[in-house]
Amino acid sequence: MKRPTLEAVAARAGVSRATVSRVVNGSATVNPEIRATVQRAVEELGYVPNSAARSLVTQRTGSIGLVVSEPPARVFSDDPFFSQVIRTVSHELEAADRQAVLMMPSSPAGQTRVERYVAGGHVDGVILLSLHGSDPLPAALMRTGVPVVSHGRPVSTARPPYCDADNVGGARAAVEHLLARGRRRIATISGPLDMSASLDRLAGYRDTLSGTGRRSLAAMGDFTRESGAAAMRQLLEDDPGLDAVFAASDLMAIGAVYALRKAGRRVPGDVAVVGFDDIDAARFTDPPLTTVRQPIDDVARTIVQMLLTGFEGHPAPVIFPTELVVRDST
Amino acid sequence: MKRPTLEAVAARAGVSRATVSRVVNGSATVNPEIRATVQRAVEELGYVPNSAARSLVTQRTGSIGLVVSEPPARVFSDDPFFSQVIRTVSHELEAADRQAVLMMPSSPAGQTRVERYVAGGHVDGVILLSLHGSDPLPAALMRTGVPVVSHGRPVSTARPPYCDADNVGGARAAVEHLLARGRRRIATISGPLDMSASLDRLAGYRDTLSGTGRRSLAAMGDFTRESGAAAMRQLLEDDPGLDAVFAASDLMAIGAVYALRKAGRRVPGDVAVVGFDDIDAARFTDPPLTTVRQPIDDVARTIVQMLLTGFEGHPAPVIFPTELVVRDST
DNA sequence: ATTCTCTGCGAGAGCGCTCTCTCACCCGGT
DNA sequence: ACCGGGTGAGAGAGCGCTCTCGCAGAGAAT
Repeated sequence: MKRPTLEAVAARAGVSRATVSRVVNGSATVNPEIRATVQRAVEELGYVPNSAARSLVTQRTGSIGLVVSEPPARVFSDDPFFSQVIRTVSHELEAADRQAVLMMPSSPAGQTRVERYVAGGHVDGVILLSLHGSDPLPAALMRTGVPVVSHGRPVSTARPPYCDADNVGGARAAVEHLLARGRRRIATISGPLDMSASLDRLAGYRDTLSGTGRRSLAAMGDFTRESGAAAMRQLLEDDPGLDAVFAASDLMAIGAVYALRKAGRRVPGDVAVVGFDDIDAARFTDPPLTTVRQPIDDVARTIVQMLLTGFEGHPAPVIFPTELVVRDST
Repeated sequence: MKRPTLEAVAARAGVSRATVSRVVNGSATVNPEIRATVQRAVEELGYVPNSAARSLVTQRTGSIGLVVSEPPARVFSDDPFFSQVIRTVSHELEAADRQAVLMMPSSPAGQTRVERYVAGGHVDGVILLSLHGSDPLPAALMRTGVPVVSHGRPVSTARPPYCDADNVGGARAAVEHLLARGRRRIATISGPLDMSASLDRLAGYRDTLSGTGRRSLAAMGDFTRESGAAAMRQLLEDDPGLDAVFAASDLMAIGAVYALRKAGRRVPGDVAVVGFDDIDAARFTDPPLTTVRQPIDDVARTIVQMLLTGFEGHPAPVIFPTELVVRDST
């Protein structure tokens, strides 16, 4: 019942361990005949290298940590945006013959675990997702010496290399679109203010609006539908006369539409709504949602490549453009 | 820059490697004073055990594989149901001091990789998600000797232990609810017929309907919104007089509502719609969706526990009840 | 024929850890 | 004073692999 070892294969093929190792690892300097013999032995015994033994000596594991650092635990991680990032990263790693180790610490103790896990040499690199400003984890992980890249511009004191979408430009496009539609009183629902995506989208909104001399009106959510609805109610209370709202995520936009409907406002008749992300659900809402599409897959793929190509020093961030997708909510 | 080893800690504390190992692993038979000395040395050097070396000798890794076996790749894995399972499994594993290794093979080559990875001793156990009938992976994984459990009743030839929700009962409740509402012509949108969740929900629908002498009317989707919309169009064509539809997932129900709206039918006025899962989005649709709630977290937690407690032979499946949640779509 | 490369395989030393086995030592009982 | 039992620490043998060396043998150059 024990799994065969290199030794066993070597014995069967009548060669030394070293030669089997060479064959298994595709070394060039090995006689084709012997190679064939060894491969047959491997086949017959069903040999699979023991990864622990291998990484003990090579100091590499073939695994990449995917760290989702989300304090409130069940909030952001429910976002389809999120699953898509995880999916794409996972596929990209698969193509590179690496494994994704998913870590979603939900407590300080969990963070310590992650830190120890990474420091313990379990992964060759770390991808950080969903960074919050106060999060101590990025700095801790960078201190371990393991390569770290961030999905999205980091706001913490630690500044790992990163890739992101053009959040400022996307927000700008959204607001300009609303202005072009003749909307006068444009509010926004922002995400948590300790995340760069929120900050950048809010900045894009404010800049664009202030360029026209209009006042801004903001409420804060946490990227969930629930919070979008709550923020919308707040905004309606603050200014019942508003005629447009830019939500920093589609989920919050969906919540906003829900709240507007409950308040008896018509979308887009009374209030126009723009979201952000262009998740699948945006096409199926009533009305279908105008939104800012961000190239989720491009960013995710780039992150993986940055990590795998092994950067030197501090590579320049990569920023992908966003694109306004106009549907019926504006 | 090298990480300290057991040896280094031992030297610093003036003891042997064995003693440091005892302290690190919490053995009882060690002098409190020496223990303190060793712990101080560990602290000062920032020692973290090398996991490869450890698992080389213990034959255990502390990692659990989470295998999402989904041929069409981007379909099911977009379902919030899915992210929630992954999230809960991940948290439960974290609590048990294990890591989740996420594997989403998207090709036969990917499947082979997963197989080799598992056979290579990289994980102590495997959780299978989203099993399809023809999938050869479950059988292959079980052959490796690594413990395997399935989330959801398996339909493949391999029959690992599993935990699932009461899909038949849930479908039954949904249809009975529609009947009680006075609906006469009740259709269904099923999932892919090579998955047990689809089969069981379809069976529940058919049994309940045939008990009343009514004819069934089914169209098939693949659990996505898109497919739900397409199936709904099909159903309307097959029988324009239908007045209710039971969709085997909330996502498909959302697609169905979308298609009904486009076809000029009112929900629930003309057609009542029931979904399945009770994902967050179900509360925010227009109208909010009546649906069958399944205890996603309970199932996920149970799966992890089954795996960790180390079952002997073939434990009985665990089935959790479902619950109808009535909202405004019926 | 002799020396000199060069190629290809084997020997063997670890990688960092765990765990068994052994041994020193201390205590109480006789 | 002697001995048996128990307790706690050290020595050392691997776990399965990679990789550096060294060495044998073939071919080329002298």
